[in-house]
Amino acid sequence: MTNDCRLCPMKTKATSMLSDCSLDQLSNNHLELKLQKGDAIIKQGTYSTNVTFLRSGIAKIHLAGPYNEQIVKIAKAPCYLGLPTTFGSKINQYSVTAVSDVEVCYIDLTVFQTILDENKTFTQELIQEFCRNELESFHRCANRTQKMIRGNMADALLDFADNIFKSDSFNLPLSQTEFANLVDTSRESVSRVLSEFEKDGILKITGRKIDILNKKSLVLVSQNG
Amino acid sequence: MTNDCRLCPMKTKATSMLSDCSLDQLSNNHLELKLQKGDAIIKQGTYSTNVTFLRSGIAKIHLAGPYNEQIVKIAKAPCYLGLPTTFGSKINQYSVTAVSDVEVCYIDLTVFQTILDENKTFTQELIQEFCRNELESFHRCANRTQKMIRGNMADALLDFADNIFKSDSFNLPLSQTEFANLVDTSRESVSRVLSEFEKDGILKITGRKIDILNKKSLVLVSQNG
DNA sequence: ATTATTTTGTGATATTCATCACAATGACTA
DNA sequence: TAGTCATTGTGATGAATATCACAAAATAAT
Repeated sequence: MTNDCRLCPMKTKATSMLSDCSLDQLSNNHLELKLQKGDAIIKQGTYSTNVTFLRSGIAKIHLAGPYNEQIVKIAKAPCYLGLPTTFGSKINQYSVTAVSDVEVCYIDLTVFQTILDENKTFTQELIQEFCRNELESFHRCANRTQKMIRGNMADALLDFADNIFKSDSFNLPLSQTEFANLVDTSRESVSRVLSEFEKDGILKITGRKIDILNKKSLVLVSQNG
Repeated sequence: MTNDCRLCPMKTKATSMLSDCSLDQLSNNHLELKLQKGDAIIKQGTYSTNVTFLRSGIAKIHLAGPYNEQIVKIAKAPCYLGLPTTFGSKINQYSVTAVSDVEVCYIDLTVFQTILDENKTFTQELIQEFCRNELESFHRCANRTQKMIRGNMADALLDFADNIFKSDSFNLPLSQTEFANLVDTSRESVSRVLSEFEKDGILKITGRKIDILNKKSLVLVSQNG
């Protein structure tokens, strides 16, 4: 695999704004790794000295809540991971774990900072990303706390279909326990509701393979429970 | 009241980094207003063309959840309001409403953007603020969804005491209905739990005046319910 | 292949809270 | 001053869902 960021096929919108010169700097100061499903990419509580770029694959962002592990959201390449920690804190405030095989680049923080300083558009893109994330997290939090289980599960399934996999047929990359931590319920409830969805003809479930058979119903459930 | 930002006693850390020149620019391009408790500062769904600076007072940041109004958090001067919307969206994704009498400055967005472009440290401060907010909102969301009513109410009361008023005796600037929207419960539950806290000798409640009598207990409730 | 170990399905029970209902108080208004 | 309207206190009831308890599959390990 090439180590040249100019040739990286996974450039984000933000990165694609960079000059060749900046990209050279990136290339020379990063470490590229392949990790397996289940491997930790970032660990809550440890020191953060890098910016992490998720080159390919899917990861879960999660943290230790007061009682249970909480999966905040699912991240899909290409994207940066752990940026909030990088600028807002020294130690990682959350963990990121691969839920599929992934490729990641660890970029030296000072190099990243330098590039940021020298590229207004890159900075602007990044600020916009932060802002969108914050807005998104407000809405997500309101949904999670107000909707009931069926609504939240429908939301999560639609997110996988529409945003993560862009297909109504996909392999759920989470166990039911993890899924429960994503939608704030118990593992048992996840199992029960999935069965219900199947019985209602909304889903076809084969192991962890999910086919959305009746998307309109699923959207209705998302809206009304 | 002076309209000169150089003399504004409420400058944020970020703003204090600006050169006099930049501050002049600010001074000449903003609108200063006094608003009353209950007045809208930013309205969800409307177009956003300004950056808003909360000069003095307290405001609630809230949005329409799927079923109820959700108060995301309480903001206290000095701070910027609506920045995420400014950069991440064109229309306001949430509302901000004064919960005490407030003074606000509406700053023209393009001027703000220009100043931002010309001041690296200002930009960095802002990015750090975004990041801290995002981390904070992750944790807040995990707490809200996992803790039970008593724990969440204790958290909110401690937030008022420690961060907003910096005193264990304060006037709650919210009705019980609003308080319920802040901690994700029903108004009735808020009433009941407040009574419980009073009966347990944790609080003294006189109308909306709250005295925290036994902070250790309150912290314990926050941790264990 | 044969154990372990993790993951999943499903019933019975218990708990937390929301909702409904209505009285009481307080605040603003005509 | 009375009268409307918003806020608060408190009981009774019901709904949603967590928890407990196993059994059954499915995966991984030896």
